[in-house]
Amino acid sequence: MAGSGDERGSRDRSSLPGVSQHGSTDRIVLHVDMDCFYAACECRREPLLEGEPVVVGMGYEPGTDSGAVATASYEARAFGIESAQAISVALSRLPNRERADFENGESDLDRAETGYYRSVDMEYYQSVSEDVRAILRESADRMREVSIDEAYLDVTERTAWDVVPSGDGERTLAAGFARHLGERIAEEVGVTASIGVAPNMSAAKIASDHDKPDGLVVIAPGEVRDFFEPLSIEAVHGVGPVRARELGEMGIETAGDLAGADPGELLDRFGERGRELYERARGNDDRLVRPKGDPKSLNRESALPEATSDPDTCRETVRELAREVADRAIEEGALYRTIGIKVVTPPFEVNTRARSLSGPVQDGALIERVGLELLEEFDGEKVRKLGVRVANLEFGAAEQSNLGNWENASGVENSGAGVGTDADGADSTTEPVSGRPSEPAPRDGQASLTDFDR
DNA sequence: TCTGGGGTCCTAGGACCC
DNA sequence: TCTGGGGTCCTAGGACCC
Repeated sequence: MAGSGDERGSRDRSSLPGVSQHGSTDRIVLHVDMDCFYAACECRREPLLEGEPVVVGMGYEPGTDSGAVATASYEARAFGIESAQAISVALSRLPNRERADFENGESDLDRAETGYYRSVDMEYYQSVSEDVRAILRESADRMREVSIDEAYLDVTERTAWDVVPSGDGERTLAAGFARHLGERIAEEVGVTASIGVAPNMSAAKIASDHDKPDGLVVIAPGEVRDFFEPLSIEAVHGVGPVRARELGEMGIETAGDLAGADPGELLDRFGERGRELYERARGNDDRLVRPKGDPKSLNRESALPEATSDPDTCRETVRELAREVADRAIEEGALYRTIGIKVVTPPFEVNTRARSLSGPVQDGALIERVGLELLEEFDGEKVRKLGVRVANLEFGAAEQSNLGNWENASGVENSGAGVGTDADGADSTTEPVSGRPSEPAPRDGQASLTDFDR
């Protein structure tokens, strides 16, 4: 078990590494999952929306029927609204109340069967999320922010699994700790969370999913397998529609079935994932709660208003996406060694193409040029969606500007120097790299990317 | 479900190196 | 010239998650 030594050691400095002070090595992990977060944020901003059906759409322009549902409040879900649904479908099930009021005045539309539509406002949601995270950070020693509305906390050193009397029954100290955390979020930020408490991450996740919204579910150590037993296989993190079907073909329908399955067979069928799912279903999960670290790739994509084979539209879209990705990379302080595109053709075929460079760069003009070159392969094809992405990221430039790196940086000449690559010098830089970039081969006097000191 | 956008991880095959 | 195994890197696709 990785890290078991320091896991407990910090509780009492006098303890020997790896020696538990009280016989238990069970961690206490919280999974905090904000309820319908985008919709909750909209209600926070406009209290009028509280308790009403609210649909938040992405790519949605107020008054139109384009875009898709990002989040729907529980009141809206009761009308069959689901996330990822087309707004047009949502509107047919739940008409827009404000449009109805505006157009019909006293219409025959039943007001109770209409809802509010808002478009995604990430900046605002980020600010609310930040308020929540500030509270979470105060409450845990280690934390992993999974997304804008979800985080794992390791609170092993803040509370305990001990059972204490409470009201008409008893509860664990950890349950009280989590309840208090949930109350703080509700009172101080004005949105609600569902919280799962368990001895590991995957169980905590399942616990928080188990009772929404505003739920609190505790799975004590030793209860994990029993708790999982009856759950549908899809409740296990990592099982989506495809694997659920395949598992079903093997006669595995519940988490309990999975826990009792033949691990060899799972390994054959699903590779490493199979083993992982098996262990999760048995309640085994040694992953430590640790921060997420640097991103691995940055990507921007957008659906075209309608499928088209018009080269100008496609090229212009790629240019724009390339600029946006380049800006993101600058914001993040990321250099990239791979540039790629994604081309989705009807009905929904996803094609990706990528090219790696011989050294890390931060060069928007290059993203654009490589993107356009890769796009050429799809000349004449109908396209419904395009994406541009950079990967193989390095954050050397940012590190370099931080003093106090322990090594005195022989990597420096490598990390920062690609930054200034000018657009017109880029000609030789798009040579595909096959295998190791062993032969930079600056041809006819042109510098390759590995010539950093231009 | 006729499908939005931003990510992660895994796999498989091929190129290339030693 | 043939055979071989280990390892890394690259590209493309796929499943999954929020």
